[in-house]
Amino acid sequence: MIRSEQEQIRLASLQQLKDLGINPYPAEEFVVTHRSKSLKDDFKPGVKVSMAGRMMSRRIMGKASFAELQDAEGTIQLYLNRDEICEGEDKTMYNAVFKKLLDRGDFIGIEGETFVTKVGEPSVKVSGFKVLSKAIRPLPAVKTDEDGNVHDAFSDPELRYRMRYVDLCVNEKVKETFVARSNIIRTIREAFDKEGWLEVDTPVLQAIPGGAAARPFETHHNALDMPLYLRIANELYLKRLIVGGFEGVYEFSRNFRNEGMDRTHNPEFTVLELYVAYKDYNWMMKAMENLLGNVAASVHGKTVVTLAGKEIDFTPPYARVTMRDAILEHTNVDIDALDEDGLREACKTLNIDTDPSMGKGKLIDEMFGEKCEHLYIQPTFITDYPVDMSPLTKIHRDNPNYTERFELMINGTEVANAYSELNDPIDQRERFEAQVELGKRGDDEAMFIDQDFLRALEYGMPPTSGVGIGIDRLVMMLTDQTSIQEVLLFPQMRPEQF
RNA sequence: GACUUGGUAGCUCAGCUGGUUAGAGCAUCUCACUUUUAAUGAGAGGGUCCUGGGUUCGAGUCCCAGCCAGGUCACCA
Repeated sequence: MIRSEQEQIRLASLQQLKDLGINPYPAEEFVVTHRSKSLKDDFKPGVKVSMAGRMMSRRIMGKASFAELQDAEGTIQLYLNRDEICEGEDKTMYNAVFKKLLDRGDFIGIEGETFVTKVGEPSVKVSGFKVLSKAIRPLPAVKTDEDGNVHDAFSDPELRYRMRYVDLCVNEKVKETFVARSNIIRTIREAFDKEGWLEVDTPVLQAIPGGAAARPFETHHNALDMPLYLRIANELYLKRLIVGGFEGVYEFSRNFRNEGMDRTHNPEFTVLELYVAYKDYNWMMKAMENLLGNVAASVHGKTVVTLAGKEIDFTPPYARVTMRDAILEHTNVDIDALDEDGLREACKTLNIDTDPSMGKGKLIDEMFGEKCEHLYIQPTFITDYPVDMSPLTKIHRDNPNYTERFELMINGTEVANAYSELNDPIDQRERFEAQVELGKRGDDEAMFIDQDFLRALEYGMPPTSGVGIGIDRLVMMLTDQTSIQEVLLFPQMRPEQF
């Protein structure tokens, strides 16, 4: 293995530590009494502390030095004085170990006492330190000046995503994004638990990849000698649980789709699915706008969030626009007045590509997707989708051409998708059969028939409303990120050659 | 998958119409320095110029192929 100059120097330092009888990778617990941010938030001089973390910088001035110690909360300045660390004649710990053999990025544990420097920086005067882990590779040398400008930022996206551990060490904002992600998920979970809804786990490996229309990843179970699919959705399993008598179930579901990757798509992504018995999609709209208002407030302290320079207002209520009205408004086409051929013609006029496999619903979906979707920046419920786009949704109570479905659009992308769930087993069977017909026409994403799911419905499912929320996209909106890679700790990448 | 931009030191980048020994800042090493904070001053070392071919007296630079990434588009409920 070829080592860079800096790595070779660090390996030599590692050996010298061992020669001095210092274990660079000690096993025993190091007791931590304080952490950086909480210590600084309530800072009092003269407090004895024991802290641990990564040494992120050093300013050596002869017999005294300053260093930055980074822990999970942030950083704090250390002050080291040779004669305080080495009280006797032997100055090795300061002159050799601290000044020569430690490097930026090494983990150390320190003991000392808080004080304020003469320029007012809360600091810890170190009385002793211990090597906790020696780093062989140098961290990128990111520096921040007094105006907060970052110099020589570690910014290459390929390196940042491949080595997220380095990204997290040196780019403070990255850590904040993932803390926010965790807070968002926790806020939702707490809200749902408070309602008495049950968090469940359903199969990731499915024999029939149902509940959505997408290309699945396929794998093989050796013992059963059968194909299995990574789930594209968990919807049909959660509904089985409603059949079983739970009145509210939810799951943060990692879903997998074997499709393209871009700024808003990763092959694996997280959807929160929630099903509540005896509710309809109107109730769900209210529940969603309240939830998102609360999530934005709890994570951000306010309900107006800036995303890529645009203000997004999560304060409920959100606008409700039917799909027909949306298309009418933005294209002047009244989908109610047209049959399949008429819709195909309208698409042609609007310069939307069509093919013979597309049914009425797909054509309408194309019109909305091409001409309307990106225009909804503020949170908006698009309601009442065509029947043949929504095979799991109850027919609209007032109009048999539509379903009781909404999608929540924010910043031009879909964040949530919800229905009054179809619980009529006979209708559901017909809808699946219609999907099979679409499949025969060439739609390779048409749904399979899940006979067991139909059987479950035949045992009776109460009226239910369900929703799926794209957690990754929601996190993007609430953390002002425009790439899904920025909200996934380890976004999918082609393997690296070593 | 298509188009496009890029890949040069640990990091961020410069390197012109091809031309001596490939540069800078930070980082690293040596020396000095007991309250600094992008510490400072002096000196030094560090390169598979993404990979493989080709053109040429000569390639980081031009050509071809490939790999990886970003962006745009396509695909994608």
